[in-house]
Amino acid sequence: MTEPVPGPASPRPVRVRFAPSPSGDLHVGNIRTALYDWAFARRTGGTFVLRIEDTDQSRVTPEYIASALDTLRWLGLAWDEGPEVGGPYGPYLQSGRLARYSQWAERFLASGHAYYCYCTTEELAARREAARTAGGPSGYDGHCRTVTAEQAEAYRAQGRRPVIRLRMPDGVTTFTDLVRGEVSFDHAHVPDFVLARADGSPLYTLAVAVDDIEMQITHVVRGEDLLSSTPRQLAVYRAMGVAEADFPVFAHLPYVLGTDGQRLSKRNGVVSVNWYRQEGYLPEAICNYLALLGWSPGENREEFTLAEMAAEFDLARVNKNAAQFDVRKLKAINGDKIRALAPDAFAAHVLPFLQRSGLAADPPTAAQAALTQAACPLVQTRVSQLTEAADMLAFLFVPQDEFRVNPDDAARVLTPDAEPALKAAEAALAQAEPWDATVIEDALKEALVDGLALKPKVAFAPVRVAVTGRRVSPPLYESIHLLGRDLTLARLAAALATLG
RNA sequence: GCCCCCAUCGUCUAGCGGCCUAGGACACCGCCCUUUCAAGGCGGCGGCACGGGUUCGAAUCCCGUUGGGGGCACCA
Repeated sequence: MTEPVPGPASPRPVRVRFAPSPSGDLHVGNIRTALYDWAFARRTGGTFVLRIEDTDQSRVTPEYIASALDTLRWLGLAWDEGPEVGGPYGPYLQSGRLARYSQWAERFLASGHAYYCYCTTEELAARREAARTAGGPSGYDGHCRTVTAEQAEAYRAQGRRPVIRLRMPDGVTTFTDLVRGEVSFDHAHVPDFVLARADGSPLYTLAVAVDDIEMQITHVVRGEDLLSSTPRQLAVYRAMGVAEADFPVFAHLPYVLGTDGQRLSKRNGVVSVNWYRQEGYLPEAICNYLALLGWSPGENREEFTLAEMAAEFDLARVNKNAAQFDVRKLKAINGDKIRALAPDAFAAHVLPFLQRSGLAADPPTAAQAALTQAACPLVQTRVSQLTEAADMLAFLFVPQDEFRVNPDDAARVLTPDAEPALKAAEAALAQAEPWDATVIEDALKEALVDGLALKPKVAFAPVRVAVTGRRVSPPLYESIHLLGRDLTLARLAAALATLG
């Protein structure tokens, strides 16, 4: 066990938050951030806070929030404070904290840190366009910074509803990002941004800053997309009167990109972690793979558990450059994690997939449970997704009248040439005693390899296709053993019948 | 347009001035094992974006170029 490292710029106990805005399934980029937040909290002996940013209630629904919590729990990223578990700084849904944001906005107005802006969207767009063509910064131009009481009155008389903007002071914001090092932004490029909409509802820039301070967050570890909004947050902290020493430290994580090098999008189904869950990926594989997208423990080590990551994670080792998500490597790691599972655990993971395919009842019958236990070890080294295991074992679970041989494999292997082999197998298996894999092996080898003088490769192919329905299957003798004599003979007979 | 960030095999990465003839993993190819497919073992292919510096010495430090990404919202 490694000694915890204290937060570099903060002697306070570490408090890290993951603050998603779930407007859909959590995607792999969100999860990578959550994973790093979690690991950093664990490594430092700190507190992992989950906060839901749902100020935009039209996009963030209760269903999505519930789904996000479920996904995080499934992955093993338990939070110390947040929805459902509570904590001393709640509520942990921003929708429950609205009054705080408007209170702060009012105070900023009173102190002069903020002002009402009466510009319309059209006016803003026109001036922005003009500024851009003039070659300068195109953010808000400070038009309403100095409106007089009379002008304000006139605007209101026109029916204009003002937004509240923060008065960004002149100067430069410089901060030390734990991933990127020192970063500077000239305020000429940080416009007076909107804190609250015309209807009074808060914007992200206000809510996130208020919450991070009020929840005593010491480390903000989040996506790189928020890097350039950091000066705004710092400006809000200052307006709140927070001492610099009490500011959170920032760490901006590089992007997770799609295979095309483009940014991952929530609208893309394959980026949804729930999709990978349904496709038979293990949570430990997803976490391990995602961890590698921007971090590694060093020494060429690539496979580790969540517990190991919790003990070794270090923000200083996080890469600055974006990484592409490659499902092939995820799948390879998933295969490794599957093989690392104890046989019982593997069977328990496969069962739901058999049930989903209608191959086993829920709960399974005693026979199905026993068959699952016995059959899963046959495929554990042959699959890299749980869905593949269910597919590969289907022939053992499907009723005889629903059993179908794969047409392509049948065309290639179940030709008239196969008749002698199938007949010999039928005869041999009818008498094999006792019914176990070794006896079956001996019987088949004797009948086909010795008796018919066939090469094992050509001898067993038709038997395999007839019995399992495919040219690719679990080991043949064990498969036949588990299928049972009656069903095996029925399938051989059925295959013989199709030969014509 | 302006500002910010980034840059090692196809992809993820190790590397933090000499240990680099740049290492590992995934993918791909070949061989071995083998009743199929896997797994496993062995081997192969393949990279420091480019140009200047600094230095006895640069993948590592500096500058520029190019390329990629992000921001400049009454989104987060």
